[in-house]
Amino acid sequence: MDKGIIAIYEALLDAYGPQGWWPVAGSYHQGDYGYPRNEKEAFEIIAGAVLTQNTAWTSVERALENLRGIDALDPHKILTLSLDVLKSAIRPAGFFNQKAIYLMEMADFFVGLKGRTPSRKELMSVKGVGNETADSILLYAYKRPEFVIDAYTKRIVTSLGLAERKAGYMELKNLFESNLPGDVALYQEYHALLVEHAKRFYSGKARESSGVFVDFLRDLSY
DNA sequence: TCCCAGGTCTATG
DNA sequence: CATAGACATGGG
Repeated sequence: MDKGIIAIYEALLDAYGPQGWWPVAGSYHQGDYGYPRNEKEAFEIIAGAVLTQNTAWTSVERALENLRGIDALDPHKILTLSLDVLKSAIRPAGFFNQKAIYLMEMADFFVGLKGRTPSRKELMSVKGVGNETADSILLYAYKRPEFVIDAYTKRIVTSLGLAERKAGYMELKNLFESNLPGDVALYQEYHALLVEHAKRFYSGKARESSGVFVDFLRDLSY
C-alpha cells in the first residue's frame, strides 16, 4: 500500500480543483460526474476516445464538430456513411485512414450491444481499441471503475519514482487501483488532474527541463 | 523547420 | 515478450 497515491490526488485536487472531464456535448462540466446521460452522449465519448489517440484534443474537437455537422455523432448514422465521407469528416484529428475504420467498427460494435455494457475484453477485441482507449470508454462512457493510464500519467509516476520506466500498462493501472477505493468519480477526477498537472510540468518544453524543476508532488511520493 | 499531441497495429527477433 | 516503424493533421 502506497499512501503516496492518495496524497498525490489530494495535492492535485487542492492545487487545480475539479477538472470536469470528459468533455460531452462540446463542453466540459466541472464537478459533474453525471455524464453521459444517454446512449448518444455515451457514443460521443467513445468516438472522442478513438479520435484522441496520439492527438491533441483541440484537433479532436474539430473532427467531432464535423461529425455533428452531418448529424453523424451517432453510431447508426456512421454505419450509413461511406468510408471516404467519414474520413473527410474526421480529417482534422489525424490518422484519419485508420481512425475511420476504427470508428466504423466501433459503431457496429456499439449498435450490437443494444445498450449493454461491454466487458474490457470485448472492447479490446475491437480494432483500434487498446488498453487506454478501453479504460477511457469504460470509465467515462460506462462509469466503470477502470483507472486510465496515459502517457502523461506514466511520465509523472516514473518521474516520482513510483514505477520503473519499463513498467507496462497493467502494472501502472494496478498501482493506482490497488491503492484507491474503486470509485468512478474519483478515478475520473484523478486521471483528469494528472493530465492537467502533466500538461503544465511534463509536456513540450517543460519535459526537457524535467530534471531541473521540482515537482511539488515529489515529497508526497514516499 | 522541427517537435509534440489524452495510442494502436503490424512486423520482426 | 519487447521494440521499431507507420499512421497524419494542426499548433507552438
